[in-house]
Amino acid sequence: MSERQYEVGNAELEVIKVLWDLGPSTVRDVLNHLHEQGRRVAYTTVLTFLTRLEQKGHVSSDKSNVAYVYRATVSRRSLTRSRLHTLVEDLFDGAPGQLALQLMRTTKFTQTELEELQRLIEQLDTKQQQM
Amino acid sequence: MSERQYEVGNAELEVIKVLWDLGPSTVRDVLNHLHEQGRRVAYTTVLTFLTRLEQKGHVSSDKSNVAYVYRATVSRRSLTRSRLHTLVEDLFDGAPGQLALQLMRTTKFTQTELEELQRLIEQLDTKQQQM
DNA sequence: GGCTTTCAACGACGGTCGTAGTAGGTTCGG
DNA sequence: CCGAACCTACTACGACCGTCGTTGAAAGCC
Repeated sequence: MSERQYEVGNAELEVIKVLWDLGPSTVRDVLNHLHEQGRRVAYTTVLTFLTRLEQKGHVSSDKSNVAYVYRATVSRRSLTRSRLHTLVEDLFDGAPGQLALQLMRTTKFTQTELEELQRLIEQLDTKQQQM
Repeated sequence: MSERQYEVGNAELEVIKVLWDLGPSTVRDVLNHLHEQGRRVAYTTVLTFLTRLEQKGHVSSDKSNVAYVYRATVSRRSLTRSRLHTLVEDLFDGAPGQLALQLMRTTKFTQTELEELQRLIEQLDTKQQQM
C-alpha cells in the first residue's frame, strides 16, 4: 500500500532550498544560511535532514573532504511537479485542468507573468487548432 | 513551533471526499462507499479518521441519533486553496504566479477547460487595463 | 603532545498518521 | 428476554518527521 515513498518533509524541504540557493554545500554552510534566514535549528538537525534526504535519493554527497559536500539531485521544478501531481491526484482525481483553472481564478499576476501567460495561451490555442 | 496545525492526512482526505460526494453520512455510509471504490479499510479506521477530523475542525457531527452523522465543514475548494497556499509558500516563497505558469505549461486541457481558460484570461486582461 | 574545535554516526523522544483491535453500551429480531 | 448486530470510546502500534544530545574520531592549534 501507499506507494508514496520518498516524500520530502517540510523541514527537509527548507534544507533542499538552501542547496538550490547556494549550490553544493557542507552541513555548516547550510546551517549558517538557515541561521541568517532566522531559522534556528541545531547542527545535528541539519545533518539528520541531509542524511535522510540522501537515503531518499534527493541529495548526494561528496565524501572526499573532511566535511561532506552535499548537492541537490532534484530540481525545484521537478519537486514542484511531483507535489502538484500528488495534489492533483489527491484532490482532483487526476484531472489537472480543474486545478489550473482554480489557480488561475485566484492568482494575482504581475505584468510580466501576464504577458508570459498570454504567450502560453496562444500556444495552447494553436496546438489545439492543429488537432 | 510549526504553525502548520490542522493538516489533513491523505487517508483522512479520502474520507472527506466521500463526505463531499455523499453529503452528511454515518461512519457506515462512508465505509460502504470506500469499499465500493475498492478501498479496503476497517470500520474503526474510518471512525478514527472522522473523530480526528472533527477534532481538527474539518467535519462536524450530529449526535442526536444512535449513529452519528458526519458532515464536512470545509469545501473541496477551500481545502485546495489551503493546499495550494502551502505549496506556494513551501516552494515559491509566496509567489503564486510562477506556480500557475508552471502548471499551465505542463497541463493538457480539455476543450471546455480551454474555453473557460480563454474567458479567464480575457477577464484578467480587462482588469489589468483598468489599472 | 595535549587541548579545543569540528565532524559524522547513532540513538532517542514526542508528535502525527495510517491502521486496527477491544471493550462496553444500545438496539433489534425473534 | 436473549443473543446478534451495531455503535462509539479508548488504546495500541509501527512508520515517519522534526528535533536534538551524545559519542567517538579527526583535525587544527599552541
